[in-house]
Amino acid sequence: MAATRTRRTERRENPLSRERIVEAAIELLDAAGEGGLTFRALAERLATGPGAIYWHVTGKDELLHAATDAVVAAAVPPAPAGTAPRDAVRAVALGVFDAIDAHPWVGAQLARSAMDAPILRIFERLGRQVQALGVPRAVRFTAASALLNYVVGVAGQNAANARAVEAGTDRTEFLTRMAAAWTELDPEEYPFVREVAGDLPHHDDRVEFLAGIDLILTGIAPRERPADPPSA
Amino acid sequence: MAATRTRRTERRENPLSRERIVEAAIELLDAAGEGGLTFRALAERLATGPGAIYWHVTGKDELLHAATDAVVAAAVPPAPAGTAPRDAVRAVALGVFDAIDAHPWVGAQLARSAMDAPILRIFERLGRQVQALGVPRAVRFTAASALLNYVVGVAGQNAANARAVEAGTDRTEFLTRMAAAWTELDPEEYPFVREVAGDLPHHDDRVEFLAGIDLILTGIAPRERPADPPSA
DNA sequence: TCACCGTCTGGAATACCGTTCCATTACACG
DNA sequence: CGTGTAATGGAACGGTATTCCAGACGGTGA
Repeated sequence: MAATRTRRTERRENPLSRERIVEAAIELLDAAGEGGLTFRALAERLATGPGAIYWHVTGKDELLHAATDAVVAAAVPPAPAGTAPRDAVRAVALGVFDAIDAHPWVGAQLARSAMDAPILRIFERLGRQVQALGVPRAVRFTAASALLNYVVGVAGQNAANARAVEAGTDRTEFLTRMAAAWTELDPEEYPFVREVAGDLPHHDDRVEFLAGIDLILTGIAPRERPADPPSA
Repeated sequence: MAATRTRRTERRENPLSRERIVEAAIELLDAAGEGGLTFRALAERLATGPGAIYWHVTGKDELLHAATDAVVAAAVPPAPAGTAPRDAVRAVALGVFDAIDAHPWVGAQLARSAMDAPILRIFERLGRQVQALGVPRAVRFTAASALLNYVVGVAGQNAANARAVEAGTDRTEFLTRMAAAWTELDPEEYPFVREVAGDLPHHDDRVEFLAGIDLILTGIAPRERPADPPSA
């Protein structure tokens, strides 16, 4: 395979390519939700048949994987040098959070994917900052995993919530109705849920998410601590 | 076809019921994994047709929901009185963890479900112990949510791992291969992942999970007060 | 005792999905 | 200029959830 020769002659005006397919898949997912990605719909949008897509992509799994990776890669840019580790962790987490907010299907995908490319990306960013926090080598994996698991947990929850709200129109109305349902639970069995039901309608998912991150950060390194261990 | 008279007098002996259907669904899911639950397979196992099942259950969603709820309810029993809050939180979390270990599909389901019955069950148990820890009313929701999100995050990860290992036979062999793949990543882009790759093969998911719980617990209510406590 | 009717059954039919197959194109190269 | 091949796209194939409907069972009133 000699390189650089293949000058894309316009066989079609818009030649099919993996990149273009992934792009169309993302648009489809954004527009119609998780169930909106269909090889037939994708073929129609690309003005082709389903068979042609399979020449560029092995199947739906890879396509979803690639779409998720594209969004995550754009959402988690390299941390700017000179940022405090805590702030850098918050920045990474918020990047993922906002990406999921914009593309709920990414949340569902992250929550159900193993340690593959998109998740590894997040894990790496979080882990670097854990290291910068001065966490000893032996527990870095644990600390970074805790952060990662929390983030993907929220990812799944947000995706599920987005799916649930899709039916109801308004978000606060949805939360109010859910709070009402919570207060109607059995007081014997669900005292706590009933107690916090009132917090539901007016709580901000984003700050709640950040508060959870800070909780874990506090557990990892109780207070601001120099990056260098004092044993030098 | 067969003797028309003694056709299906079993109607009384083995009457179809929601309970029996859910039970069969759980067996099917345990045996054949997440994709093993099929209305056809279910009908065959129950010696009936797909149509009959729909008389007792509205659809697959409700069936999966009911199956998950049954497993979670059995896995998270009421905490025995007199347990220290921290230990009670660990017990709840471990209950969920072990249930997912035994039924990986539950993990996938929890990770993608919103605040419905199964999740609420876990949230309630965690929240009660958060309250018992002496966490102020205003931040109880946040603390309990952090624990919950972490737990469901791990749930999703474990389900994904179980799915991935299904192909390869051995678990440690799988982890070793993954660690090898990690060390072959670009050193510029993945320094942290490469660094911790060695921890992968011999790490215990269960203790790692508990360590994460303890991290969050420390963030929620530090056990020993640090030397400088300028908390307002 | 018998006709009846609501509960419950199960097999066939529908609509849609991912995927595969394959005849056909249109260009790059000999 | 002919031809091999990368690329295409439409038509199947086998699977899925779900719906439909023709019945069978079993209690009930006459």
